[in-house]
Amino acid sequence: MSEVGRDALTVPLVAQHAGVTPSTIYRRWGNLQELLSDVAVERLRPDTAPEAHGTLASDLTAWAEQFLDEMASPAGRAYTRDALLGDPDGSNAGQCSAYAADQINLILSRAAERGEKTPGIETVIDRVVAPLMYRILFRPDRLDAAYARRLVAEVLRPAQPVTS
Amino acid sequence: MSEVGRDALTVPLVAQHAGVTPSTIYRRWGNLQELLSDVAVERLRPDTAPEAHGTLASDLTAWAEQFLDEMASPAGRAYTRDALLGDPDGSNAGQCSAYAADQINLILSRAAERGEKTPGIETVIDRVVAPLMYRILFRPDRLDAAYARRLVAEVLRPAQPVTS
DNA sequence: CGATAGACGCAATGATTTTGCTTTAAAGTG
DNA sequence: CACTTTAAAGCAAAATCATTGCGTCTATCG
Repeated sequence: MSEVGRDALTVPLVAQHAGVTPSTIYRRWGNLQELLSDVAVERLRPDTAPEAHGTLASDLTAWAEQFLDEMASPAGRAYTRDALLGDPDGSNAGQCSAYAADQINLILSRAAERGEKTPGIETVIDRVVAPLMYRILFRPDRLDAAYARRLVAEVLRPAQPVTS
Repeated sequence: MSEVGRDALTVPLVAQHAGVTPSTIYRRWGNLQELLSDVAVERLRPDTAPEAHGTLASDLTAWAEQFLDEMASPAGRAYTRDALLGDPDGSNAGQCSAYAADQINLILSRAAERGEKTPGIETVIDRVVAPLMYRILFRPDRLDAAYARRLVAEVLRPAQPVTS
């Protein structure tokens, strides 16, 4: 990919670099999309535990900001699309979601150990992860760290009544 | 697509059915993915205005249930993925989001005309559409109408404080 | 009316995808 | 340890697909 670019990548090229016949790759993955889907999941796996800042609010905010940063980048968006793409049974997409859930679970249980009240993991996914991912995929405009911070603040705070 | 199936569809096949040369299609769309992306956006366009039931809660609930139903179906999921796929500049994905936003806007302005208090469109997207789409794409399990109803109920109600 | 730009068909070219057959390597079995 | 079984890979041919240059047609504009 670093040589010919993401778009010009073909199965024969990958095979050549792997010192392998194209048919080997076709038999194992079926097509380039499924191969790239597996690669994408690998690249999207977090390589470090979420930073610990001492409070649930700061931990979750820092995580959300970094998550948005990585996923909204051109590389992150490309990996996410690749992961969704060649994924007939949805297992790769599920894995991506599990990565985020694991990180959040860790943050939540740290907070629980300190005695802080925490929302449920599903709530954090619905209120923080889902809006971030939805906007990254469908509305790439006007996404910034402030938005991530606001989502976290709102999930941790009793929300205000419906307005206007 | 109805003859050979979604996966076996190729540009030459489409060209043959269109009574056209493959090169015509390649020139206009570049590849099959971009063609399917345009088809998907077309299929995802709502063909009717959201039903009116008399209250914001019932309108939004009915809309969310139908939205989930359509988007979570195998066909809906396939179209959504296709729309995201062959979409270099994100305009097709943006269009899909705009469809939902338009429908919701209509529901909200109907409610506003009746004097009901309504949340903002962005809030509804964050709290209803985004969770639904996130789970459809990344976690296809345990999705049902009750979940959609709950999301709508929560966005319309002052939420309870963080628990546990 | 004539000119120009855009789009398509045709056909050739090159690349990719797919498949049958064979070989190799590894794992299990008596 | 020898033998069978299974899975995976190489090889090579065939089929299919993607890409491009060139000529033709149509419509739009001056």
